[in-house]
Amino acid sequence: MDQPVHPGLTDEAIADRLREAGLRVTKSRVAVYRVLHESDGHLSVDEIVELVAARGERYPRMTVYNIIARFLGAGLVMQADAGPGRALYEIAERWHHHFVCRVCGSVYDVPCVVGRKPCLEPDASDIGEVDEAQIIFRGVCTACTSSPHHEN
Amino acid sequence: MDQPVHPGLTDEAIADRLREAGLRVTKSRVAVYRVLHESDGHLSVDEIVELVAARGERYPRMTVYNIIARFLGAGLVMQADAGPGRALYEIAERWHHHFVCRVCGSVYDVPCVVGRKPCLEPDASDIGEVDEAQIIFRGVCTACTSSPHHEN
DNA sequence: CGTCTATATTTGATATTGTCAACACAACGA
DNA sequence: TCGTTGTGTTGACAATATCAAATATAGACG
Repeated sequence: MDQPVHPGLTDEAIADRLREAGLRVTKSRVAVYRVLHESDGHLSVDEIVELVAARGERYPRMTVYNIIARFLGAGLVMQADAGPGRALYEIAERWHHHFVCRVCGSVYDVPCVVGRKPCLEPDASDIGEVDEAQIIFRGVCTACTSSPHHEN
Repeated sequence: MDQPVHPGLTDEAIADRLREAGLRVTKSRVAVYRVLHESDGHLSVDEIVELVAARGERYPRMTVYNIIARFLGAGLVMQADAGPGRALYEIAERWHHHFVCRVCGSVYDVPCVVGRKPCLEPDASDIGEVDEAQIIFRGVCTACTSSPHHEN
């Protein structure tokens, strides 16, 4: 598992991306960006804390919440809704949607045919200005269909 | 405000609906169904507890969670995701989606052109069997656009 | 290179949301 | 009416998110 899903970025490359987004460069921000980039998305705040800690840097949850809020504001990460009680975050690259398994809770990416926000326009445009449309598909994933008693 | 959004149902009418769904009829279930029916949806569990209490019946949150879980299983109510940290429930009538205002957090209904689940099929059907597709539209509602400093 | 200031991080407390287990109670059918 | 089985209740608990105040640091400027 030395080589995660995405190729690693040097600290400098991450720092450049932060600066491009108009953000100050700090060690904690670089660390959070790295784990978000290397894992293939769908990280909760606590998972970020743990992954960063596994690399030898420990930061309080509050710090990660602050960082995520900044990243969200700068458009660096997107917030994926996977149901109540948990917010998942991932690097904002291609716009896509999510499939959530009712049995094991796993989250899968579902490509968006449009690929950019807001990908869908609601019927009622008099409600307000829509800038994003996120779809949650629910059902049972193939893994859980084949082994009914499997849990996560 | 004596007459809420939907016309009131008698206890008997609600009891019949519960029995049709194969559920036992209890006072708490009737009370929960009533507030869900009379308010026009988008109720959190705590809001249900408060609305029921305002009518003179106090039930613990746990009871409402149990009831909601039963209602969900029986298909009486649908769970609407409006972002992390809060699950909203409403009587399952017409399938529809939701618009969430980024500023004030208000939730608006958005009609679904199809009107029934699952209304959308994902590109990747090899992930699993999709039984529902729920769309969250995000943006700024007209109320918040006109008065920027308004907070809910 | 060193100082300054706005910005970030840390800390601890607290709110919100949802879950677990064990016991008491009530609805429905016999 | 009685008994079985599903419900409601209770209290503790876990997970998630937020607030305020004190401290530390990044980046800019001299």
